[in-house]
Amino acid sequence: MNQEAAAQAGAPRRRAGRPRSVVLDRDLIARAALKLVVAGGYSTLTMSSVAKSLGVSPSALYNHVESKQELMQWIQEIVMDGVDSSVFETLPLDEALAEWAVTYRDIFAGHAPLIPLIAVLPVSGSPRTQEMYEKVAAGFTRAGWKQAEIVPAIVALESFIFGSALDATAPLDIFDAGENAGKMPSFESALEAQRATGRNSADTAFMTGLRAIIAGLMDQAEIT
Amino acid sequence: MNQEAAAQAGAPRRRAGRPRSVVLDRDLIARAALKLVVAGGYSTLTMSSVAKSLGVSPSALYNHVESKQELMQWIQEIVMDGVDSSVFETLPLDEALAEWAVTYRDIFAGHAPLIPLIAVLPVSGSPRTQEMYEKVAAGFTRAGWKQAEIVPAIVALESFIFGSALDATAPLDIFDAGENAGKMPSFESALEAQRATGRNSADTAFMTGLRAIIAGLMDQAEIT
DNA sequence: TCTAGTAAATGAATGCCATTCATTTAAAAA
DNA sequence: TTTTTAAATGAATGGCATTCATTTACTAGA
Repeated sequence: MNQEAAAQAGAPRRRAGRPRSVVLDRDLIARAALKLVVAGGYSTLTMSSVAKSLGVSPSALYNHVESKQELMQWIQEIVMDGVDSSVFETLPLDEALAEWAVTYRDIFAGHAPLIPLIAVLPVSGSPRTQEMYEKVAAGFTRAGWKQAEIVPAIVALESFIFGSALDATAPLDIFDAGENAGKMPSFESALEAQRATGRNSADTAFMTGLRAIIAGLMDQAEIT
Repeated sequence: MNQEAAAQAGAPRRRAGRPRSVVLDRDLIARAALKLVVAGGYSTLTMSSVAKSLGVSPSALYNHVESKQELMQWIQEIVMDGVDSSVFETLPLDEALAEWAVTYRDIFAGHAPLIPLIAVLPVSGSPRTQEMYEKVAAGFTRAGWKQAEIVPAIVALESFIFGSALDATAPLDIFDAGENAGKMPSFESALEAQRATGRNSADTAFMTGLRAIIAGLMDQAEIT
């Protein structure tokens, strides 16, 4: 977690022109939006719904936020704040990566619509994300990794995490053959065997892949 | 590739009521939509634009397609048809996985908006996808993998592929520190070292991660 | 204390979108 | 020839993000 960066953009000078209800600011808007998302999912997040939840007209929001896309970035920052990157200071790299990845994926599984956004957005807009990268990179450096190999390793892990977060939102019966039952014998029998283990498919896949990618990266790394 | 499944849903009986211009059908609509996407990206894909490109009114489309979402699934099927899964019949599993993953990711990098859709959609709606899974699963089976470990391995790989496809669409300067230059020394120096190699960051990360996850999976597998 | 300036709110547009529906058309079946 | 019916039309509908002219009331300066 990370709270110290809360009062980021200078004190919000009181200058309202309609004191009824609230004086809006970035933080209020972002938190109201996140609340709506948590309560009803991203499909319920509209500029109108945010405005309503703040007792304000939709157009009022635009005095504080450029666009809905920017609002989504604000939400992303708050969500990203929930990812624990402190483990890199206490655990060996491979264990730290595993813990970090698990919380990262768990948190974004609840915020899948943010993922296509994050994957493409400049990190300069998100100080929390930057702090996270710094801690992760420091972990790699401390473990003696060659500088040029650090960023690719982080990006690869993040890609796996984002992909897995998307996958975590899939319905359980996503692989059911439907019409074509019997036409994919190998896959269907593999699926049946997996199901017989009683384990959640998405979680098992994530842990399997995570162990594999971490082990593989550690193996390939040229430690200086 | 795979063309044989083209005439999927029975012959399109001629029954038109407005022969001017075209008689619509699933294939025509899907291809027109894909053409628009290739030409101008997903932001240009609207029901109106598809209708216009077919010389037809928007409402006409709804005699053939349930929703825009369904149209996107049709596009996804065509795109998926470009993924080459035949390698599993000729190459050892690890090499086949690598080739398959590379084409899979390359193709979907150009269709990022489909990814959140696919990740969540029942495969029963997409025979091409089912065929792909069958071939991949058969590859694992042939290599002697324990049944229950096959699906998790496939899902993990696919998660990595989708995440990497999203990442491939990111701008090159996505990691630039901006305002906070100097506040993330470890990360910035790692980034600089990566850049000095002259290699594309997304591609390097993908190949690094891919080798790692494949090697890691092979290592963990209990071969019967 | 008065006045001017201004950030912030309002609500009425605007324009784009997917989607629906009553109606019409013309090909196929009888 | 008549009937049936899939497929097309174009005019709604409703939801959405976003813009804008206007108003409000706090703050700063005289």
